[in-house]
Amino acid sequence: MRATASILHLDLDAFFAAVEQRDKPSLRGKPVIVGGLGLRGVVSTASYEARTFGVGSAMAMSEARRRCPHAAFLSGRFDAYRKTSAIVMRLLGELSPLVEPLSLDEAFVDLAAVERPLDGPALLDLAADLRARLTEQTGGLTASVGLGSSKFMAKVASELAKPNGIRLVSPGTEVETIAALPARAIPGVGPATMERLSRLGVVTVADLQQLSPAELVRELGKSSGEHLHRLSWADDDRPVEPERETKSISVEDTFEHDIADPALLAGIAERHAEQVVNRLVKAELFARTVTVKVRWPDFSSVSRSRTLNGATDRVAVVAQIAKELLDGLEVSQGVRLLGVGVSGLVQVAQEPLFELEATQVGRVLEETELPVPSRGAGWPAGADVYHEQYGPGWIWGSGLGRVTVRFETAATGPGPVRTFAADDPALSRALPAAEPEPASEPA
DNA sequence: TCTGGGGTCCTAGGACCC
DNA sequence: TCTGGGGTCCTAGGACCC
Repeated sequence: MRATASILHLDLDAFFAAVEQRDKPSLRGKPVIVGGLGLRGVVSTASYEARTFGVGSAMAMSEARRRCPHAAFLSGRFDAYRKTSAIVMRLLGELSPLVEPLSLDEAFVDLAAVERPLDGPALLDLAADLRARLTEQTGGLTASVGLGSSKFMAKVASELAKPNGIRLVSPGTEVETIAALPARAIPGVGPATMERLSRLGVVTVADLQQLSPAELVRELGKSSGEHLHRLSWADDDRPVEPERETKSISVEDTFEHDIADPALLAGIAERHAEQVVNRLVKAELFARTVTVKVRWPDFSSVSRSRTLNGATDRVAVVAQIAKELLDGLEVSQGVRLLGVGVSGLVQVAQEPLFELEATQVGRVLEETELPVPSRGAGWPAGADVYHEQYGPGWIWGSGLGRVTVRFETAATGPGPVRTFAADDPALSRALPAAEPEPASEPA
C-alpha cells in the first residue's frame, strides 16, 4: 500500500457485448448475449440490457435463453475483440510503461513509474481524459476506472465505479471503504472459500478483520490465509508486472455429446496436440510436461501428466504422449471434455533421447474421423460476412440450408435483413470490420 | 437440456538425494 | 535395526479469475 493512489485499474464495460453493439447498430440498446451457442455453451458477456433480465457471465446458455429469450445470441468475434483491446492497451501505454493486462478487457497501470505524485483532482482528471479518449478511439466503448494505493484498492475502486464511471479511493480511507463490502468482493474469495468463511460467521470484510491470521491460516492454508488477512486490512504491496511469462499452453473442448470411443478421443487428442504445439512454436518455446485433462459426464475431472527429460516443440512427441496418457484412462462411461496442455516451458530445445515415427502420426491424423462441428458452425451467429451485391453484414441466424444476414456496419446505422441459400456463392465469411478511424477523420 | 476455455496459484504426498 | 531432516522435483487435484 502506498501513500498515493498511483495504481489505476481499467475495466471495459460488458466488453464483448459492447463491441457487438458498436459494429451492429440494430443491436444498440437491446439485450445482447455473447457466448457458446451449442448445447453446453455458457455466457461470456451479457450487455447491460440483458443483465436486467438476470443474465450474467458463466451462466449456462440454456438458462440465459429462458431468462431473456428475445436477446440477440452471438458466438463472438475474437479478432475484433483483440483489435479493440490493442487500441485500449496502447492508450494505457501512453500513461506509463508499467501496464499489466489481466485479460482483453482489464489492466493495471502503475502511474508512479512516470508521473510525479498526483493529488486527487489531478488523478480524476487523468482518468476522465483517459476514458474520453478511449471512447473516441474505440468507436464508442466505455470503461470503468478505479484509482487506489494498491492493486487491490484500484480493483475495488473500478468495481465500485461500474458501469461507465471513475472512482478514487483516497489514501487513508482504504479500510473504511472495504469494511462494509461482502467478503466475497475480495479477489480470491470464491464460492468454496466463502462457504468456509460463512461457517466462521463471516459475511463482510469487517467480519473478516475480526479473525486472527492463525484462524484464517487454519481454515484456508498458510498462503491463502495470510494473504486474505492482509487484504482484509487493505495491506497489499504486489507490484504491477508488465511482462509475465507464459507458464502453460492448453487446448480443450467440451463435446456436444459425450464420447466413449477411444479411437475418436485419440484423434481429438492429436488435433489438440497440434494446436497446442502451433502456439508453442509461435511463442518460440519448448515444453517438458504434457498433460491430458478429462471431464466425466458427472462433471468431475481428472488429469494425467508426464514430464520429459528434455524439452520439445514437436507435434509427434506431444501427440504421442497425450495418447499414451489417455490410454491409461477408462473412457467407456463417456467423456464430456478432453484437453491437452503443455507446461514446464523453456526457451531452448533439449529433445528427449527417443525418436518417434513421424509418419505414423501423420497417417492417424488423416484416417481419424473427427466429430462434425456443431450445427451452423460454418455460419456462426454474429460472424462477419460479405455479399457481392449487398456488401458487409453479419449472420443473424442459419439453419435448414439458409443463412439470414443483416447488412450493417458500425458506420451505417441499422440495416436491412436478407436470407440466402447456405451455399450461395455470392456470400462469404469476411474479415472483421475495419476499426473506426480515430477522431481526426470526420465521419 | 446446468455448468466454456484459457489461464494462474496453492497444497499435499511420494520419490529421491545428500 | 529402528527409523533424521532438509530440499527439490513430480503428479494430481482443486480453487479461482476473466
